[in-house]
Amino acid sequence: MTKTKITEWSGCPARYAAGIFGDKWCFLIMRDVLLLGRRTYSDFLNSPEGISTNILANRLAKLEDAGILNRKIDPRKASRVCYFPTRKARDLLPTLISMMVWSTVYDETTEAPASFAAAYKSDPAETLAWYEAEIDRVDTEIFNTTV
Amino acid sequence: MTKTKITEWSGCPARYAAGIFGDKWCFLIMRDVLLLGRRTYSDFLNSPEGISTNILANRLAKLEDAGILNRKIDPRKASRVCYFPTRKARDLLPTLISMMVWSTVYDETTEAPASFAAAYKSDPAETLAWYEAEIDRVDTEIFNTTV
DNA sequence: AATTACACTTGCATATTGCAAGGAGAAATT
DNA sequence: AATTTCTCCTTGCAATATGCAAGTGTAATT
Repeated sequence: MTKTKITEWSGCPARYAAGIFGDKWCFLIMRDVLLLGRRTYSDFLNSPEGISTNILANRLAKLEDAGILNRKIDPRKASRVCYFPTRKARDLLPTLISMMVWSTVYDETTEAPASFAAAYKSDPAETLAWYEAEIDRVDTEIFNTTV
Repeated sequence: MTKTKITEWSGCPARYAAGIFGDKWCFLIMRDVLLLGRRTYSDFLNSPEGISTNILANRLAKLEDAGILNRKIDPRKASRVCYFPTRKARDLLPTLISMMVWSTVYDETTEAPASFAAAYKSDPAETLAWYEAEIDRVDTEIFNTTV
């Protein structure tokens, strides 16, 4: 009986997701973009977790290749770059939020208010819509600024 | 202005979750336990992704320390060990499932049927209950076997 | 023209991983 | 009783990935 070893990270849906979530830094960049409104290289770099510059550049390229982030010149300042979440990225919101609900239950040192999990449970769609609107707000705010 | 660097992986709910999900191997072990009914060391070892023995031992210990897996002697064979999911682990099911739904949408080589995502969207609670029941079934099957 | 801001890249020491081999304890086989 | 097998790791070592500090190139600012 030969044991086949998998090298392609697609096929199995959990394995495919592990390609993004199974990396600490990709994971935190997704949090920054989807939940915290961060968009630029320096935004990510200044996150309190302290990602180093080579890893950040590497992960941003990886996420762009995966069709999750969209790299664009910042209209507010042409020497700066913004990374915008695609639809594929936005569709990760339910996953991220459900993960956060879990964390608020099991991390006794959580900084998130208990109301967060409660609000999500009572009306998941509304919570989701709120985050989507926030993403829109941040993105249009950047593009409505005249140079 | 001093930049504080975070070393503790709790506090922020996304960061806390990254402690489990932000590792490819922990992630896949959770899939094995929660969705594929795998419970023993050799089950995990024989997963097609091909985890090596040192990493497997390391991650099992990590997940046990985190209160996610429960290590017990296999009643079917006393020389063997089973790793059972705790309630904390089971509560990750919604997250895992929502991740799989995302993957079935965006991985064009997915092996999962399209009906999976549809079924989940039409009745999430039922899908969830089905997986919970499966976990119960596997666990009681192990414990109802007389040596 | 010189300085600053920004997004990287490079080099190197350190940490983590992957792979193959080994080992210890219990059970099954001879 | 001795040997083999099964199971769960541990160890050693090479390969890879990461963290950190410094440097590079381009665009804005002064």
